[in-house]
Amino acid sequence: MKTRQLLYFVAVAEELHFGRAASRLHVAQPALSQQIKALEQELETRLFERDRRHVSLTPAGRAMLAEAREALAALDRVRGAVVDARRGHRGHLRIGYVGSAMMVPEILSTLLAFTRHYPNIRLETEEHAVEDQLALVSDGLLDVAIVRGPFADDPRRCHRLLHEEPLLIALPTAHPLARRDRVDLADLVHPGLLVLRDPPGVGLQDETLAAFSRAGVAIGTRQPVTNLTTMVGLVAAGMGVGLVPAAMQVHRLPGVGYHPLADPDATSRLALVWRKASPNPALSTLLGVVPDRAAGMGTP
Amino acid sequence: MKTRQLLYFVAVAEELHFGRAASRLHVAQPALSQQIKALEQELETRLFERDRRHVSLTPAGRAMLAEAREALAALDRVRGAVVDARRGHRGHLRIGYVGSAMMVPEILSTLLAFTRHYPNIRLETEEHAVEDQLALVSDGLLDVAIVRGPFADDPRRCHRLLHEEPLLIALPTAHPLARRDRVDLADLVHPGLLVLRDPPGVGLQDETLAAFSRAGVAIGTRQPVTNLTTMVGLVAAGMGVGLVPAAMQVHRLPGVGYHPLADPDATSRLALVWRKASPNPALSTLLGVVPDRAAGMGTP
DNA sequence: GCTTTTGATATTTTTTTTCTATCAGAGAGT
DNA sequence: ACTCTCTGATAGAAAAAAAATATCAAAAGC
Repeated sequence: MKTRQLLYFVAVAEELHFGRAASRLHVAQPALSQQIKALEQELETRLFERDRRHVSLTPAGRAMLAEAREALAALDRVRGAVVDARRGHRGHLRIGYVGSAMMVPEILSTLLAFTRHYPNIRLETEEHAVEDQLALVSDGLLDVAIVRGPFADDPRRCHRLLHEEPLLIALPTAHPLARRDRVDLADLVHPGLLVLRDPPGVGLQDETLAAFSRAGVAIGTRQPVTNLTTMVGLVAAGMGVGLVPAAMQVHRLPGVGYHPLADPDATSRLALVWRKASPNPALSTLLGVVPDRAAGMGTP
Repeated sequence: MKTRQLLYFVAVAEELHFGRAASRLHVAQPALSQQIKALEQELETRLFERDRRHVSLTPAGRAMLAEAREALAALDRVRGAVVDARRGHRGHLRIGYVGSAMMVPEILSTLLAFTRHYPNIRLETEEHAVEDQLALVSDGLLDVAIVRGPFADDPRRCHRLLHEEPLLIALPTAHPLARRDRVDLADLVHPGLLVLRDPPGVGLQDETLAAFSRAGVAIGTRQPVTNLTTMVGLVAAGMGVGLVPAAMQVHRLPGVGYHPLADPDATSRLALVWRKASPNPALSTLLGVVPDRAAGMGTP
């Protein structure tokens, strides 16, 4: 059963006249007669009743008509799916992210708007450490990654600043500095800074250490932790202090307070990273939606 | 976009290997390569990524796959619709009936069973007088008719007895005979019999008059009415008496009582009538479901 | 009785599809 | 590094399918 035959069948069923249907289809009438005949032979069923003067549908033809129209519509949808995919309005995107990105309202509302606007793009999200995400992006195993803090440049990757927010110091409520309005990093003389397990020069760990070094404070670090919620948990347990992005304030834990810093440059930045050579058009669609907060970012 | 190309595309997408897909489709590999190429050209989109050793779907190809499968399923449904229609399991039936048929539980449950069993056969029902239905059946404007009482034979038509039920006499409650257990037609000496507007020799009107003539009673008739509910209404209004099939008892009207007759042969019969030369396979399906209560019927 | 209308058929031409044979590039094994 | 194998692409011939042209046959209208 060929597409063409279905098209011809529907035309004849609608015109109930071979000649008119043929001219509508821009073919000669015998071609139409033959295709209908072939279709009837293949289905072993007469589809039209020809009584020398009028053409009418047989019961089988009538039953077929609705399904034939549906099948042609399905073929149109195939075409539509490809066009959509090419325009990046359909397909799927694998998105990696650092856990704390899912606490930033701007990021969440951008994602929400994207899924609302492009319901045919399926999102696969997975949480990874910054360094792992960069590798996955370079290898094409992730379409895009949301990472925090600085990272090494790579000719295979592009990036874009998503969001910048102040760093706060997470202190146990019992800590002597917890009653101050603003905390100077220089006041934190005792060792005990909790950091993430990022390699040197990458991610929030780097931003944290940079802030302390700017303040001229030498502070000892604890065993690195894998994510910020753990870090805040350890602060509550009195095992140290931690610098965290402001968005972490949504994570309210008894025994922990978040305090602003005197240093206005102590910020954390979220960036979107993607592979330059990605063949996925849905990626361009995403990039078209994500606001470009600043060009100047990149290497520390 | 040809059916064949969709089939090929799905095969390659499933195997991710042109050679294997080709042998699965029982074609040579170059034919497959060319068809895929043609498809990609028509859609102006690369569907497979060939990297000399492995074949993989592009994002567009992945988006297309689901729709392609759906389209192929739709084509199968076209085929299925025709097969169903040929076997009489799909299509539509135009059914005519006399109003009182829709009060007979046996008829109703047969119809219900039929629509349950063959949900893809759409029923169009329309009420007509017996004589009109016979003409519509002969002309092919009705597939089948449910008529009451005797009717003229016609070489173009077949029929089958559906149901036989006693005739009851509908009397005003104030009528002197209304207190009797059984009424003898001979007791109804006063004129005032209400009859349907059937031509002589056809339908309930004939059965009614036959019963009276068998009882040797000459009874005058009133202006004929078009249906039985009207007739019972007129009985309630004291405008006469009427012989009605037992099924009419479901129609309970204040001021009217239904009373059995002494004559055991005073019955009314419902028959199914259809055109011998009908091309509609759904008709055979219906006939296969409707029980054949008796062969001997037909002309009075 | 002739003309017109309409779909079917015959035959040729054109287009499409498939096949066989062959190529070219990339890994694997030696 | 060399050869072998695996894989999909390509070329050209052969086969199949589709379409066009010309013509026919039946029936309705004048």
